[in-house]
Amino acid sequence: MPATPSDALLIEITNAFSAVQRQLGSALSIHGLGFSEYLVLWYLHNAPSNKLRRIDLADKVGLTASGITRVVNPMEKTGLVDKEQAARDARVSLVTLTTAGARVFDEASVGFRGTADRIVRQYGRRALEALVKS
Amino acid sequence: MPATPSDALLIEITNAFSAVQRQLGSALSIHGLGFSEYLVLWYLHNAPSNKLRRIDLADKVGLTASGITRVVNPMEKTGLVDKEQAARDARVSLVTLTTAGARVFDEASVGFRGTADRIVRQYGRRALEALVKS
DNA sequence: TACATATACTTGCGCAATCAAGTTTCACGC
DNA sequence: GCGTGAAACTTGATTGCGCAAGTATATGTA
Repeated sequence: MPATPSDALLIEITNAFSAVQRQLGSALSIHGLGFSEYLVLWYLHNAPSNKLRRIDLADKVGLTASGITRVVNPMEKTGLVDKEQAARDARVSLVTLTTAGARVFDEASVGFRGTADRIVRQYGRRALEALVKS
Repeated sequence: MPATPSDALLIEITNAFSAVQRQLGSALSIHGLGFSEYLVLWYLHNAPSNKLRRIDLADKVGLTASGITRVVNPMEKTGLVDKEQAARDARVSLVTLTTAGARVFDEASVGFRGTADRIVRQYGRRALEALVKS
């Protein structure tokens, strides 16, 4: 039996993954968060001092520097994060998690984790972990 | 050692997948195709009579009906696909693959398959196939 | 010290896709 | 045949980014 061609395989996986993104996204939309916004909160939550340079945030979240600017600025206006300037380098502006941001993250992460658990059960933890191992 | 929490696991996979999408996308951009446009050609290529209703196309490609309209209309203007109206239902408009569209697809699919092969090798065919099996 | 190059970020423009609302056509109960 | 609800689209407004180009600061080199 011939193996599934790579292109068909990847297209199927692409589909599955779009569904995953939609599910995670709609778990967040209840709290008024986009996926990238949630990721920003997530990485800040897991960062030392809840503080990251915009560029590092961009890298982690998978956006460009420009993209991070556009995601973070509105979050700053709604008080989820704060801007802070770096001590020794006037180019960088740090993004910090506010207490309001931490609260929203906590609330949203309940639903997010629930959805994530469901998805992991659906595809099988081992199968998913095998992907990141490489 | 505790298993990776589901949320962290899915976030890692999300990242990996964004990279995959970028690679596939850039393999296509050489031929002036977006990812969704390629998918449209792909599904038409694999459809009986190379013909699909816009709604079914939307479903397969993973877009809304509106999204398909916006993807397909330009493709029609550049001659990759054609519009054709259904025999018994005046609501539906079929999308068909033109010979020009088939040629562009053939050209683009060389690069696409090459990139897909690389990605499948990188993550391991078995690991990827395990995902779609469920 | 001065200049070149690189880094961190922002901004204008544009594209891809969504949602909500509208139009046509169809199917079904009466 | 005649409404009523659903299906198959299209369109206007909006969102979420990217790219290219610009600004400001830092670093390394002569």
